[in-house]
Amino acid sequence: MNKRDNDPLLDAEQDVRTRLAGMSLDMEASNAVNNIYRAAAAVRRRAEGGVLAPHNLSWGGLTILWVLWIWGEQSTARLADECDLSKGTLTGMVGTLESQGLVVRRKLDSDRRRVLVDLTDDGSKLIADLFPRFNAFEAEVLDGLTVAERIELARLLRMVIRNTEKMAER
Amino acid sequence: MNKRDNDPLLDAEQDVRTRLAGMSLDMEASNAVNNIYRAAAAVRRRAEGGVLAPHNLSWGGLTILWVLWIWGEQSTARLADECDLSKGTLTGMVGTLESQGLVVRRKLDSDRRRVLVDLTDDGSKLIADLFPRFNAFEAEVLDGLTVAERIELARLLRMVIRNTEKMAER
DNA sequence: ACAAACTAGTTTGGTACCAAATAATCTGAC
DNA sequence: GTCAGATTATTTGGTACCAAACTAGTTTGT
Repeated sequence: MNKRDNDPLLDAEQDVRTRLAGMSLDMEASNAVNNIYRAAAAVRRRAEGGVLAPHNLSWGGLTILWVLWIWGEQSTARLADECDLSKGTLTGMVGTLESQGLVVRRKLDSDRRRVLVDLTDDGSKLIADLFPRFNAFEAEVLDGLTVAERIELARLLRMVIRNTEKMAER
Repeated sequence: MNKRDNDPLLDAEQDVRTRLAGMSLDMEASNAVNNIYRAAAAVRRRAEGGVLAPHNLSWGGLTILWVLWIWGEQSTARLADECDLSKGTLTGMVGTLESQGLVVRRKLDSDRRRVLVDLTDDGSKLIADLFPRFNAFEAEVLDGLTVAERIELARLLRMVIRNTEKMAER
């Protein structure tokens, strides 16, 4: 036996399965979660080293610009929530983007605790120009997957996200 | 029209689609990539705040212990490769694990540039005890997905990983 | 034999990221 | 009207992570 198929990733999964045989582990779960993490790290690295590099944008930075572009000016708290980042992280990253002249902070008079963040003209131009190119990168990342497979992938991952949120509620 | 279905994630995707209608973007790709990243971040946060927290282990730290457990003592370079981390990051994290008494470094006499990393007895005990619990967490993360869906998810993500590797080769 | 090229690991300098503590402001109960 | 508790953003202290520069050790070509 010991079939090899020229896919090192799959071979590695098989090696692990053999190594841990008889330990009553859920190998399908292990492989799936592993691949979620590896795929995310790989895609992020490739984006930051490629399409985002000329603009000195991190993945998180792009996400912030994108959310502001789609939904407009909003508070730090909501922005953090939309971008799936902690408030503290967001404060720092908005600072970075502000120093790059891509976003502005605005203090609210009606509630002086609150701060609204919005795109500057430069930020607006950048995201409008960059997002289509970023999207082309995303499409390249999914090269070889049919539309149905892309939709299925997104659906399965939504289930994963929902499960982790459920775990937090307890 | 304007059907809502009690899934905020899906609603958000729909909002974006409406917002960007007519821009000739690949929304299936965008949603899929977005969800890869969000799922990975969510799973990681939940693991580090849950099953890994009592042991002060990061996701990367667990990965290192796991690789050493499965494949045994190995060089820094190979370990970095297996764990999908840069050599520099690995140096730091092996340092952390070493200070926790979970791994040891060993200098090779036959080639004095090389350093092998291996589990200590404590490290070995920890990963043998922890991995089944970590695996239970992984299974919980995939709750509601059939075995076929888990396998499909892993397969689609392997394609994504392979695509990003292809992009690097150019 | 020995300099040039190469290799393995570490260090450096920087951002991103989190949780928890803090500062500033607002609200409601009295 | 005031003050105790809630709420918003920021600061703090720490790890993780990367790319690029660096250090020490090894191989190769002549």
